[in-house]
Amino acid sequence: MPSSPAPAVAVDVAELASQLRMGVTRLARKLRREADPAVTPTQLAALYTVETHGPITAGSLAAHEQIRKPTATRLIAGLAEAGLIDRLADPTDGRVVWVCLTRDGKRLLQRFRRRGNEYLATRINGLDPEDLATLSRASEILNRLTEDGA
Amino acid sequence: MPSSPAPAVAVDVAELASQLRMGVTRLARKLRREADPAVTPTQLAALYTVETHGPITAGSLAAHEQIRKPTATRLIAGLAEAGLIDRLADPTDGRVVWVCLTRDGKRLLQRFRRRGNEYLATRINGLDPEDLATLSRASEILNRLTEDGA
DNA sequence: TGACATTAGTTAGCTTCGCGTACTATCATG
DNA sequence: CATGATAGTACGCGAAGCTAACTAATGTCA
Repeated sequence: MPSSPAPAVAVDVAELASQLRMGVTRLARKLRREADPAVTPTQLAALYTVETHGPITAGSLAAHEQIRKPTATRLIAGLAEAGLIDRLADPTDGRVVWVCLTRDGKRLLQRFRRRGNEYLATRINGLDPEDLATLSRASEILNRLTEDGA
Repeated sequence: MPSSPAPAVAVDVAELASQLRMGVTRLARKLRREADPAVTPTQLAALYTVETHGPITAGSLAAHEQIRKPTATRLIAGLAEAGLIDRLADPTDGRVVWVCLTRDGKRLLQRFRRRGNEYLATRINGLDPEDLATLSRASEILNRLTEDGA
């Protein structure tokens, strides 16, 4: 019965952590290898963040992506060079840099969302509905886990 | 009812792929940052593979870990230098190298499995049982997804 | 048996993407 | 206006992937 609901059995947290770490580590590796050469997973995640959090400062982007500011600087530089984002100076505070999507950036995100031709979508498509539902809930948990503090 | 079973609603595969990619990318990043300095996530995953697949050749390890052979060579060199694995020459085929855990390697894995003090376990511990169950099933799917072919 | 292909692993060098430290420029405040 | 805080950048390092090219060992077969 694959759709087994909440278990009476307690989950072994340490074992789960090991399994999850291995799965995540390997999948991340795979994603990086299989990535569209035009845009890496890291860049893509950043683009999504810029999309959903509107114009955003470099520091704020770093916070959302859980990376350090120097890393954000370089990431932003790469995306700007690729013409996917724009950097705008703040008119009232000369220190801050606002980042927003360019037309090309938006187009790229839509393309990625629309065509399911990327590695992961293809791979996922072979799963049965139960597994899809599980992954869906799991990715929500993952994002919650990584998004909020610490 | 959080333990909702199989959904009547079809999952949007492309959207799921995006979400999952983001979650996995970010979590992998976090894991790498938070890792026990003694052993990186990559090394840990390799150790688990060596543990479960007995003595294993370098090439076979590469296949399991989904990395290229040169990467495996370096990974193995690092683990051997740390005293966690041994390299043994094959008596009948002078080309192959067999890799197996040392006593220290086994001990390290047990330590990791036993103490739930690592970042991920701690983080996970705050979740409710439903979420744990979901993650448990999801990590199984992830490992299946990354383990078998391509 | 000797030439050639195949296979296992390594070496060398490149790239991406994290980090920390140290710096500049700007702003806020006494 | 001096001093401190804040936003972003420059620079250099290290981990961990990759490809290409190599060596050594094995297998094949005319």
